[in-house]
Amino acid sequence: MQIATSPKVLGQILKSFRLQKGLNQHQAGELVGLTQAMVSRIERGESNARIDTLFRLLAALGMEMIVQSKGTGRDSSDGEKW
Amino acid sequence: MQIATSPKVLGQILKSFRLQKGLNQHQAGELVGLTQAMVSRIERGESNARIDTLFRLLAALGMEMIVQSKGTGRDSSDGEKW
DNA sequence: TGAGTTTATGTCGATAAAGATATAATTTGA
DNA sequence: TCAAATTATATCTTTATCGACATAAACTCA
Repeated sequence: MQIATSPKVLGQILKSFRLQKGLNQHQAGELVGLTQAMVSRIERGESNARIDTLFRLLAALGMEMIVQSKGTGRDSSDGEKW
Repeated sequence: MQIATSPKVLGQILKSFRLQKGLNQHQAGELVGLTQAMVSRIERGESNARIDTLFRLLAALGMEMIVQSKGTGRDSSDGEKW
C-alpha cells in the first residue's frame, strides 16, 4: 500500500507497479492509449498528468485509488488521532 | 474509505469530505489557490483536473491518496486474492 | 416573497497536457 | 564490446486546464 503525496511520488508508485506486471513503458502505454513518451514523463513526475490519464493508467495496471482522511491507515488501531 | 474509480466519482468524494469539514466551495478554493468556479467543476467531474490540483485539494481537506492493487482492501482478511 | 448564501456556467488569455513522431541516452544481455 | 531493447528528450499541433473575472441558477431561511 502506497501513499502518493505528490506527482513525483505517484509516478514512482506507478512505475513500481508497472515493473511488477512485467510491462515496459510502451506496453503500458498501449493498454491505455498513451505514448511511451507520456508514460515516461508521468513516471518521472515531469508531466503532471490529468486525472483521467491517471485513472486510465491505474486501471491498466490493475490498481485502484483510495481517498481517505489522513491518519486513517489500517495501522491506526486507535481511533482518536484527530 | 472511498475508492475513486473516475474523475466524476472522485469529485463526489471530494465534495463529501469538503462538506464534512463544513466548508463551502469558496473557502475550500481559498485554502489551495483555486477559484470557487474550479472547485465546482472538479467536484462535478466536469473539469478533469491535473494531478497537482488534486493533491492540493486533498491536502486542504486533510485527505490522502492511497494507491494499491485492486482487491487489497482491509476487508480481505485473507491474502491470497491474486 | 425576497434577500443572502452557495453553487453552476460562461468567457478570455496564458500555460500545459497529450498525440504523433523522431531521436538521443541508457540499460540489458549475449 | 556491441547490438537490441528500454527509457528519456525534443519539437510541433491541438486541446484543455486554470486564473480572473462575471453572472446565472439554486438553495436557505426569515
